[in-house]
Amino acid sequence: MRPMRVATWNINSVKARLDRLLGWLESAQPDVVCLQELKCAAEEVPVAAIEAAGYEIAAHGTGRWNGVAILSRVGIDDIVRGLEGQPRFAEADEARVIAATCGRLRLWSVYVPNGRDVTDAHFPYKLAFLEALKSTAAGPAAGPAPFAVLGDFNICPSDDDIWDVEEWPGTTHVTKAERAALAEIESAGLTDVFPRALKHAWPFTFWDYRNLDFPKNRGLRIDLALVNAPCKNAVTDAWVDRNERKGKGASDHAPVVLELDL
DNA sequence: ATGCCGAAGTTACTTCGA
Repeated sequence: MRPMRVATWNINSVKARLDRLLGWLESAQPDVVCLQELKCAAEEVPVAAIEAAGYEIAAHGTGRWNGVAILSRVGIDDIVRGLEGQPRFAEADEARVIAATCGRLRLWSVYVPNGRDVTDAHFPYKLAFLEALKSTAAGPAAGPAPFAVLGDFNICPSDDDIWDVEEWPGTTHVTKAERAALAEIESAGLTDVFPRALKHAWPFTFWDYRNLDFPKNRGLRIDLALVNAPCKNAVTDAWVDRNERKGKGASDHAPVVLELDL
């Protein structure tokens, strides 16, 4: 058994955020990082700079939106892009899932569709994506090997996971349908690892750039780490690195970090 | 202080995000 530090971070453009990413890799020393919202094609990812920092990278990106990646300094094998039966939106295959085996851990980096509005076609697309996620995850979730699904789920699991649920009447991220879809995924054998907050009462992971939301701590907990039983048994600590949300050029999401004894 | 939105494609504005 040896410690392994695994993180998930919606970076909101890997190109615009490259300096922050490299600085965070140096200061936080993660072994594996799941990234979401690369906002560029896979061939435009700044691979050389990331490799120079000591990480291998597997990326899945198609253009200006979406895009996911896994960075690892403990090996990266058996890379798979997309879900079995992943739904399409506007006849496009979106880059929202990439899987790899890093050390003893099988993990996925996932960017769940936003949903936009409950009356928008993007909302049933979000629910269909979550169903495909459950179907594809069920096998490894029930298996004997450590397995984790990490990423931006765009769902607040409970009313406590938003600063004030009354502020979002009838909107996405807090509906019964989304929470039921998340509960279905968890029923396949996955547990939502609840991280420590480094400040304030609750470990929010996202704060909008607008309206002083970060200083006022008007946040959401939507970046999650779902782990199967063998992985859960290895978790020794978890936290949200809210310090990375501070300052000029920050992403609007903070990294979620897990310590595992694998 | 953590501070009033930001990225990207395109070129004055649009789409997207939560």
